[in-house]
Amino acid sequence: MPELPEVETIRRTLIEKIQNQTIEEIICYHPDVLVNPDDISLKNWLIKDIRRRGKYLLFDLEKAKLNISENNSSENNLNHVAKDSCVMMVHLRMTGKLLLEENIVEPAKHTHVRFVLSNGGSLDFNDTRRFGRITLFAPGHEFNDHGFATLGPEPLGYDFTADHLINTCKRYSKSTIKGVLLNQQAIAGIGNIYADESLFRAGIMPGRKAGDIPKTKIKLLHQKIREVIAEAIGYRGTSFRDYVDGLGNKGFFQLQLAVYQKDGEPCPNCGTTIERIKVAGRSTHFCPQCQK
DNA sequence: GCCAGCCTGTTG
DNA sequence: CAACAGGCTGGC
Repeated sequence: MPELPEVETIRRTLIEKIQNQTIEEIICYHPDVLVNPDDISLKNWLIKDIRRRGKYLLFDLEKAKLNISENNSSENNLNHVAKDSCVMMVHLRMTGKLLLEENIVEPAKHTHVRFVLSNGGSLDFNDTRRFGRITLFAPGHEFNDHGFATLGPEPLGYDFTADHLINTCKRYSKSTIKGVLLNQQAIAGIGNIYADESLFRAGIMPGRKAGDIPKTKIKLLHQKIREVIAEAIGYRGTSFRDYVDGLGNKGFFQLQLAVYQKDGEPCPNCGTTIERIKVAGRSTHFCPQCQK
């Protein structure tokens, strides 16, 4: 479901509400979803920060100071090495959501993990298709994850330059340009919506080989990628199907889409009918007149 | 590189 | 009923 602008919007809505809140307990209703290779404790974690990289969210957690009156004997077991911090990595994939609840309510149908918060509410991880994952890492171990470790530059970061995109197109010269944009090792955070919209704004056919595109066009594409991603964050993401942020609110960038899911409709530029084809295994929308 | 597979739900 | 859905992985 969510691409970079949606994940960033979720991060912003959550950090405002739950920074410095304590996760009293992590309850897992579906064992596949919560990955805990270091066998980290599921109780009493203070949320210090929430970061984003590509489509990943990283929660920086610190062991919360416990009240002496609380029954925490299992935590004091000498055979259990207490860890005083950890990183929780969340990937929402297609249908994952992180939803704040003000009170403890009956878990929704596809709620697989619940974070019980010290404010009396909860943060629920809900994911219809169950592709999403939550992974707990001991301090400094977040780079154990291959997908995370091999991410390309952030589209809005200083290291994503036009030259970088030119070199990336050389490296993946035999791939389609859309395939390059969807490759998280090439650039982090772009998905099907923003790939189609960036290529439309740059006037490039999605099925073109990356190696055949002139430098001036790649420079334009670099600029359009940054433009589209920044605009979409401003609009709080795209709610095409069922995306909502951490508070259950929709985004508005669907109102700005030029080609994504617009097949059969006129191009906003020239009026030519938008077409839909398959590129890089994904449905792809473009204007046959504006994109060459 | 490409593409089936991972899952469930919705749409045609 | 089949096709498709905002993503990623691993096996050819």
